Amino acid sequence: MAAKLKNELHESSNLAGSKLAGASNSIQVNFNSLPAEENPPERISIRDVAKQAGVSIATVSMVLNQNPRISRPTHARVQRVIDSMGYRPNRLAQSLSSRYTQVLAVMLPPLRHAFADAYFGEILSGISDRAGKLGHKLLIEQAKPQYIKEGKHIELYERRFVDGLLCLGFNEKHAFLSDLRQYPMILVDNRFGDGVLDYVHCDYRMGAKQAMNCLLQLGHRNIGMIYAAPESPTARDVLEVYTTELRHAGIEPKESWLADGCFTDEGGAAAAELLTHRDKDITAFLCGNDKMALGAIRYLVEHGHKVPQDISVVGFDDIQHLAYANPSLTTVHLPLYELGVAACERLVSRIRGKVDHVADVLPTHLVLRESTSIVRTR
Amino acid sequence: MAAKLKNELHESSNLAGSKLAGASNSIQVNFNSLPAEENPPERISIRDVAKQAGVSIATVSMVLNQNPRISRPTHARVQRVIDSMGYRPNRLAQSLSSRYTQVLAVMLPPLRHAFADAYFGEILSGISDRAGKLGHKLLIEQAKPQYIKEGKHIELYERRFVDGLLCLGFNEKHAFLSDLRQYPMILVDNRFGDGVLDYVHCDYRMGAKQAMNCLLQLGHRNIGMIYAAPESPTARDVLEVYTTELRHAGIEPKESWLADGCFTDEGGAAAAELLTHRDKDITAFLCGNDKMALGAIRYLVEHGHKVPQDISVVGFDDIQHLAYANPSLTTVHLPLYELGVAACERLVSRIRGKVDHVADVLPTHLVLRESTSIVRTR
DNA sequence: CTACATTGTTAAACTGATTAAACAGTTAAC
DNA sequence: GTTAACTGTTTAATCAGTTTAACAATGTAG
Repeated sequence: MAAKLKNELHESSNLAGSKLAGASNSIQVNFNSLPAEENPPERISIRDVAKQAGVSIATVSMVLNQNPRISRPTHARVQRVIDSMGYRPNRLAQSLSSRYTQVLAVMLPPLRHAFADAYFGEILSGISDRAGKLGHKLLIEQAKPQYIKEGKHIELYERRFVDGLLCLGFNEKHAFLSDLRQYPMILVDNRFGDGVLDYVHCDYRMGAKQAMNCLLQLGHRNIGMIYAAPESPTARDVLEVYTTELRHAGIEPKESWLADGCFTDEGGAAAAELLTHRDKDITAFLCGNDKMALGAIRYLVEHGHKVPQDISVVGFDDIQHLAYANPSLTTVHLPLYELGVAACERLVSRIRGKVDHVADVLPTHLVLRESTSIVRTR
Repeated sequence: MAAKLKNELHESSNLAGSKLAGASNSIQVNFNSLPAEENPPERISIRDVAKQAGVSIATVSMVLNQNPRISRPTHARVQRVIDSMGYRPNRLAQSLSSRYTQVLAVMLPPLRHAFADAYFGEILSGISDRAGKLGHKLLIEQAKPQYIKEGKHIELYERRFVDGLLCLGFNEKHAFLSDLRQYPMILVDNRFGDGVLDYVHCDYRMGAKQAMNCLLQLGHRNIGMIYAAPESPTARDVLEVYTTELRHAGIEPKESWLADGCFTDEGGAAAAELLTHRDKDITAFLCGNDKMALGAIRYLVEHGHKVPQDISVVGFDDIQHLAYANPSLTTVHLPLYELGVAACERLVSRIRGKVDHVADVLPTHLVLRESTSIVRTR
């Protein structure tokens, strides 16, 4: 109810203006108008094709589905009729009958800007591309509290909206996920309940290890960590590796080196402020994602710390346009597009019964750019 | 084929690591397991409900659809059976029979990062929210060249995937749009062929007028324009108002004040470079969107121009986090969320036959922030 | 020359709903 | 006291496909 539209009021006046503009310099467009196009487009069904081709509807159906029991000549003849009539099978009827919808759903978390997010967007790109190639359509849903309360996520399957579901941006705090255990579903870029749910995620441990190795080799010993969502297993992976690698280097991690940045730009800035005030000797930040890293850098630069001369910053995700940032961000590259591709691929395999459990981890690597350097000497 | 997955290789080793992590600190989760959940979930149909309630399936159907011809007591009795059995009507069957799918498609342009775009994301948010409230699902499609060539956009209707379509980010160069003329479709934030297609867009003329008035009142007379997509009617609206308002103020616009920024950050930077070199006297830029404005500012700041002291910059869109930019960006606020809401709303009205033509324009306004100031005196 | 596969096609059942028309059972009108 | 109108429910057709089992026609083996 947030949006109150008063457009009717403006319509007439603006329309006059727009008409003018359109008339003055609109580009020529080819309208291939048909003679009787305002009539109902007269849907043709499999029966029409069968009649026209002089075969039964079963035969047409089998031609459509490339059934090998149909002979070459019959197939060719029917196919020709199909093409000439421009027949396109009704997907609803196909799905009802075959029990497969060829539709997948993507579930996004109830964040305000979930649709405009670089992280989700990149995964979605991969999902969308692969779904298209596999002949599947994509439904997008957002798991708002009310939505879950009403059981809409279960209806997705029960009412046969989709064959399977990909969940992005959820973690073990999202209990509704376990409702979906019995259906084809893949948790993307996380795990759940020690592997009860199928998943595909990036190798956060590998990335964290490389990031820490890099910072330690550059001589950093007081390394802060801006984390987020400790209820997320993959986020915990990073925290654990951070701790382990510090100890491995003979450094005892301090509680005061940790701050929650909520995965947001502003959160990253706030965390950077907190950490720099808590410990003046911190010379590097490991950040749970790029947005927090960028926020941290913004805070640092605005408050007289030079990046990377005074403080090095490492991110996670490798979202777009990072190379254009100033300084450009050293970060752990997550293969998000490939993650989307893999998740989609695996989900379809699960739906088709080709696999019965999915648990894939995709390799990650550190991308060195300008936001890291050798530790400052005081 | 860009993604080559080598995850199988990594799976075993990483899995070992992740299992360890999961076991060590996983959060307790409540698995409300049913006794016989591995069996096929045993779908119940309208027939089962009818039998159980001792009525015909027609009666159940009419209860489902709130048909007033069903008496109070019968309705109550059947509804109770429906609830107790947990019956959920099969949407495929409903759609096949009723000829409405209750699904809308959103078509995005074939840009690499269309799914991670702040502009599209905001509109999508509005569409998604309203579609949910109206009981409609959302399909997302990307109009890649191959997709259009194969006529998939027409299949969307012909094969009954959807009832209607919302097209985001297209303009008059995209000829395939005219294929959809005969179906319920709304062009979002643009016009096409002088109004042949239904549309809802923001009032770019109003926004441009306010931006130009602001710059002129601040004393700017040499105002450059970083535009994009001149084949887009709404983009032309801005160009026209820019020209008109300059003339109105007694200034003859120069060709050398115009540069195409391609709607991108990098394009904006390149355009700023071009314009500053072509005319040293330029003191302000009007930019076709925020991304280009941000790119322009980045270029200016990196090359010794102070913003806004030397050069003022105005954007268009008012995307998120602009207030956090440095300097924060003065821009024309487009009601993108509301635009999505309105487009969705109108599309459903069109599908239901409540309106037969849609041509709405939503008001815009200038948001003054730090990237504009009174003209520099030399 | 029957018996038996094999091959290609089809009739008919099925998917799970909606809806127009028919049909009883009441009530109101003339 | 019939006729007409109204209620509430059901019968049966329909939406547009898939799929199983049956069938005819042909080829092959015994």
